[in-house]
Amino acid sequence: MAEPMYRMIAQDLLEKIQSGTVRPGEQLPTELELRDSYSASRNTVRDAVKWLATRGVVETRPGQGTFATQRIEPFVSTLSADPETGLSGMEGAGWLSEVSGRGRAGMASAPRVEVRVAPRYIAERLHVAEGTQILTRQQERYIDRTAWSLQTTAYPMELVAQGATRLLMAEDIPEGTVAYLRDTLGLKQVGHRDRLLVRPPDENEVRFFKLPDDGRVSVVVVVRTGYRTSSEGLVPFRVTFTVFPADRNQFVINYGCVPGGEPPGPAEG
Amino acid sequence: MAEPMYRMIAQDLLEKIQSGTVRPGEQLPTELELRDSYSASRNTVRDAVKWLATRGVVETRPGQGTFATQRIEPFVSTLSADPETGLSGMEGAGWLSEVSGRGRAGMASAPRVEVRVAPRYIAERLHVAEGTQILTRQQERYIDRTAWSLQTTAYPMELVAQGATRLLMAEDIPEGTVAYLRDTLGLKQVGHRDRLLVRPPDENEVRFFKLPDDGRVSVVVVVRTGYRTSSEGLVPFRVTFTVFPADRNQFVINYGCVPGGEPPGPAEG
DNA sequence: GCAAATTTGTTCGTATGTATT
DNA sequence: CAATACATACGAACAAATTTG
Repeated sequence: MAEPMYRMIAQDLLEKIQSGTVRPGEQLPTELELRDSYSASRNTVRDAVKWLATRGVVETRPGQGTFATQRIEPFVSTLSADPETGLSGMEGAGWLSEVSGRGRAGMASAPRVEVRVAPRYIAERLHVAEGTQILTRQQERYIDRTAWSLQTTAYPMELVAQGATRLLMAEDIPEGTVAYLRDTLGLKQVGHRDRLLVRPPDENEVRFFKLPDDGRVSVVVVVRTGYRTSSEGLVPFRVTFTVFPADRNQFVINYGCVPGGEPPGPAEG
Repeated sequence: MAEPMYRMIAQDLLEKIQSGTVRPGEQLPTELELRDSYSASRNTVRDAVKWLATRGVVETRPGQGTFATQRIEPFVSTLSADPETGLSGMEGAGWLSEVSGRGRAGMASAPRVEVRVAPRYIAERLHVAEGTQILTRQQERYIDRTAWSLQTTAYPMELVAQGATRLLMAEDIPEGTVAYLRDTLGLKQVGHRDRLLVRPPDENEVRFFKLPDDGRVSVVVVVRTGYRTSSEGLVPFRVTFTVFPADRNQFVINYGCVPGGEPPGPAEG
């Protein structure tokens, strides 16, 4: 008896789920039934169920029961620019076309526009003083009616003063803000940098994405900084934070010549 | 009493940790001490500690006690190629130079070379029949003596027959295999695709990276597929799976002209 | 090297609260 | 309102891992 009883019960239930004896979404026996069938105390079967819940194998609903979790069909976003349109899967129209191109229904909220002073983590990336006025545009995106990503882009208010007034409008800029700023101000983005990191979700993200309230499901944050040339060399002029729940998102980056079409399915190794 | 007692205890301990009253790595009071100071039963303080442990705030060590967790200093890997060397932060010498360039000590094991039949997920990506002979090279990488990533690259055995015999040697190819295959076989990689996904670690990964045995810390898998041209168009000729623990790794991708030097610090938004 | 003390881990039993049907 | 199912809380005992003397 190297393994404690609650682990053996958990293992047995896990096998029933992985083998398909209990299908995704299906209800497991109640705690009292499990107590009888495994001849253990209710607390012990609860330990087993909690072990599985922590690992995302089952979820418990008070008053209802314990259920095998459903896997969400992941969506693959292309971070590199489409060679045809020059848009990546993160910008307005590029995102929508990528979603519908995969036969899924995309929906983006109207941007929530705010003017505020730059917090430290934005000021650092825009190379402005902490407390400088900035403009943020926040958009919620849904795929197949499920919350999928949360995007916030920050610009220096300077750009609005220079004439990029559409940034202030709470409406989409379908051609993408990079193209808009180029056409309006002659501001050319000569390059950009993406930074990816994985962290536990904060409270807002748990609520918006309906994530389990333990930190089990992480979010991927893509920080995209756009650069232009100036007398001081390359300087940032916009930064975008996009938050993706890690359980329903994958990313693709293409370099040079690669075949088009569907990227391959999920990876094991 | 909206909040259950174990949550209030957990909240109180969390604040002590976040405010620095209990420093990272420091030991918390024992369960019996907590039971007395909160006037609760030992099982209830255990529920509180477990709630914190699930979220990675504390870790418990049998026979020792409960400790506030230490954050690992993340390492940032550049996925895009260095404009100077043409190497990315994932290939042999490119990786080492990126690590030492940040003032950290990198160490890579000698590759473990294996010849085997292609499992499905590799066969799919190399566009060969399941069961075809392939060559895999697996390397373990350490930073500051901590296990940092696990990389496996698969090639069709065909390449060895054509003369790329150094692939069979259990030793590094410092110039990178892409350059080696080009110089030896004239095989030119015209592009590649990276696919990133986040998933819970498997048993091997938990052991190698010393991750907590619940699925709390995920791993990031970077699947890199290299393409060459042939009479049938673009075809894959190598695929690399690199596994990174998400708690100690970040990624950067540069497009076009971007400033060099240190990328900015960790993100909040 | 061993024994004792300390600390967390497992398991039982029981009672009551809260959410859902 | 009643029945059902999970959630919280208490108490108790023994097991297993680690450190200390």
